[in-house]
Amino acid sequence: MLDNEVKRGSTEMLILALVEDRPRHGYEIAKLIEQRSDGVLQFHVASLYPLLYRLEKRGLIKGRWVEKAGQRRRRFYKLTAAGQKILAQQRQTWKDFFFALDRVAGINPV
Amino acid sequence: MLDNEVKRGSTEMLILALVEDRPRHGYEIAKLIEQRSDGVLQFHVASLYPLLYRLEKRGLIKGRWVEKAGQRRRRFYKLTAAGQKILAQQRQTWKDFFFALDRVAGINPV
DNA sequence: GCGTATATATGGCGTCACCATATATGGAGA
DNA sequence: TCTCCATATATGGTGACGCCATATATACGC
Repeated sequence: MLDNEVKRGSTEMLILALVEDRPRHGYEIAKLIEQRSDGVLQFHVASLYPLLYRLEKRGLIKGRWVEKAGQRRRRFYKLTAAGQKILAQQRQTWKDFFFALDRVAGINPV
Repeated sequence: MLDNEVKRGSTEMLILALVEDRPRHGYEIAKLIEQRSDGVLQFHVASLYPLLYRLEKRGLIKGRWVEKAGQRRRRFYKLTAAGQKILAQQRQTWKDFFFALDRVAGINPV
């Protein structure tokens, strides 16, 4: 796995991106990040849930408890309009960041 | 400028990359990062100097005081063999990170 | 009965980039 | 001459976030 500091600050965008298409609950988000990144990205639930609360508090996602028989209650989050805006910004920010990093440090010497 | 958290952890690689070709002093490194990234990346001396000390303590760079008449003393750092190794690793790490981030969050939708 | 996967929750810790502030010198301009 | 700015290094305190540890609770397979 990556060094802690490297991925710091990326989790927010990851979550927003994963709830873009449809509502998802915390545990599912964590698993998806790990799967889709082939294990390169993964992070602990102890970081995940507090971040979900922060994102909801900021109005970027909206949570809803769903209870089903024979299942533990789960909280599904969906992206808000404000969240969609921020997500677009974050994608651009990370793009800019990567290009800048490449210009200075040459991370992509093809 | 970028959000704080986004660039966290990238400074180490930036510094190592900038002292790869020739020894440079702290102030020069800070200016170069800002210039070469077109202002996208910049960071404060209050982060720079402590990081330089940490890198030297870890044996990745080696500093040397240079005093010239009519100039404030400057400490020039050069990359060590160990530093070169770590730099190569970091470049790979960041590359992997970007690709993973793109797979999960789609930062590079061409 | 026991372990594992699922699912959410939270107190405390460590790291690092920031702010503010400090010291010190040279050159440009009023 | 006096002030301001660029140069150049140094450090105490703060804040954000990802981690570890721990807690609770249910379903399923062995």
